[in-house]
Amino acid sequence: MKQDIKAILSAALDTLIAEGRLTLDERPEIQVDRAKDSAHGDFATNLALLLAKPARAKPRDLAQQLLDALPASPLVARVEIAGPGFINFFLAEDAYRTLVPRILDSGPDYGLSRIGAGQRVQVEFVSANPTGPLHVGHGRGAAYGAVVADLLEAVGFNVHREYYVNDAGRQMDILGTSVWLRYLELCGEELRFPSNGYKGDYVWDIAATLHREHGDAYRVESEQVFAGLPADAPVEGEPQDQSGDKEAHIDGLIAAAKRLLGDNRYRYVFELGLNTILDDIREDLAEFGVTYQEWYSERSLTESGAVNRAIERLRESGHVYEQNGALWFRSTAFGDEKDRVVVRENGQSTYFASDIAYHMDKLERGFDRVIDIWGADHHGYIPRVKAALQALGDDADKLDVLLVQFAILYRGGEKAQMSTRSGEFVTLRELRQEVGRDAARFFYVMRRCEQHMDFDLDLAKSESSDNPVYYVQYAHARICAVLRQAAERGLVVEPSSGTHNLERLAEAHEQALLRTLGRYPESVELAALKAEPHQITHYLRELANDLHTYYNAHQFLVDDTELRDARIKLILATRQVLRNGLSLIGVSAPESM
RNA sequence: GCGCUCGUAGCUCAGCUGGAUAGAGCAACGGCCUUCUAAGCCGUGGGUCGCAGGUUCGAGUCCUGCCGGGCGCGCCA
Repeated sequence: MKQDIKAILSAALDTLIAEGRLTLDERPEIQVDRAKDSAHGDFATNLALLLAKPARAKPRDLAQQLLDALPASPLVARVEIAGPGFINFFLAEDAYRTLVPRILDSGPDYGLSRIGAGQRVQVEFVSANPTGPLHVGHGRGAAYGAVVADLLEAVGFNVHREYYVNDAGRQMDILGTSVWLRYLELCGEELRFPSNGYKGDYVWDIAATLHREHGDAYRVESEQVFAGLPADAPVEGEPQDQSGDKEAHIDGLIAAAKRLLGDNRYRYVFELGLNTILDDIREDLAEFGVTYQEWYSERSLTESGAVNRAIERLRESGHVYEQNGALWFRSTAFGDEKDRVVVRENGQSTYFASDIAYHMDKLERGFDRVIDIWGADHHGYIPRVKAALQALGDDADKLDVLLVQFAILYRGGEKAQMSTRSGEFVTLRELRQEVGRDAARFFYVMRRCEQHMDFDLDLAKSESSDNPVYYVQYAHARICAVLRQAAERGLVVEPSSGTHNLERLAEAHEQALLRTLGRYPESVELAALKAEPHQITHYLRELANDLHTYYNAHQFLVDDTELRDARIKLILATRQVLRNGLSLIGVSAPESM
């Protein structure tokens, strides 16, 4: 509908220019807004105000000229000039009635558009290190990323969802070593678990699998493992027995594990830890309704030579230099705060080198746009990745990094960030078990992503109108209940075709509902283009509110068959839009509650 | 210290890329079930948009400087 208004305004502008009544260096972008106040009609444009300066004319005079040149449209009932020079459009009642058959015919497709024009967009999100289960911070990134991807798809982009698996690097070595040490304990070895190791219960579980399936085949005496290692740092809450460097200590342990197990056995333990956790993450996300087209291995970048190729390209273009035995990328040349190491003194490439190769690879795969969704704590990383793309001669503007702030859980008005048992973050799985998938998905995307979020667990669980999830779902269930009632009473539930009987929808509540239904495609478009899923949750709340208000004010199953038919059609259309919107954010639309 | 980010009703947040009189929901108070689910609806009160300047027809929105919160400043990932 907004597009229709823009079109006739554009035609009016053409007429004025063609007739020489208006000369412009530059054609302004026509902006049409929903009027906030219904006294201002349905849509409003500030076009005359925008033209006033370049045309050196009074806004209200320009508005009148535009109005005179405006072609007739069946959608528009009335146009008027208001305030300093706004042009207000009042839509014909018919304009809204035609929505109902349009929605019913389109079904799940109502609200979709083609503005993405099939452009290929890659969305990378979550990408948590597979060193442990996902926590509630990852959950927000998962919900947000999944909805952004679905929104982009809804408006016609060709979306590729990807999880970057950090299956290489020191953190993974620490995990593998942690698993092995727990295994040794299960074998009966006595040892002091490193302060920097992974202490979660899941590490014990993986170690138990290793022990169950392979007995003592990976056993080494703990004296051998710890012989000659640098001292560890003291462990919090335990006897202060050591006062060394925890990093040096764990690196020594990793080296010992590799040496004592040999390549094949070390690799086996490493892979067992990686695969167990990755499978768990996959399952966790799938149960959360989050799926990917691709799980992209960091290790594969090294194995395919992409990392070396990226470094070579930087070397050829003169953007790297050697210093203190390491290879540095001159990212300061592209606005970064300081230069960054890509190859360490010990010859190993850094995580950043992999990331350069990964982003190079993304653009080589031909995506028109690349969207990274990161935790906000990584924001300092953006300039160097953009710098790398520029240095490679790629278009850094193709990359958008969206940052997601952490969510702070509250229970009984108190922060509930720490799980009392393990001393670790609350996991996504625990959250899903506590509040359910629907509430978790809805709450996560209810707020703008860059906004810190207070996640009220009690509210998410409450079965009341305070809870926005139930509020919206209840609107859907209510419509289903009405239709069930109608069927039980033997009334015709099958709606008539087209706009038949819809002229009977004359109540203010019905008009309001129709207007909200017509706004859905705009909400989807706005949410998609701005990557703001919360636009959808807000829209759904308003739509549910219109329905509940209508429900309380009027009886749907009236004796007047024509009016009843019209009302059934209207609530069927409402149910469809509720379904479409809930589906977009990954929340179910229950038939009864 | 430097960089990024956020600051809107008592609380949690919107505010449609600069538009008309800044909006919801909670919480508070008062109403509505003999009627399709009261997990609902209606009404009332509540604001120096952190502060101070600037840009212009117009600023919660853009720019600058302060104040306050969060995050980041590794040859970790």
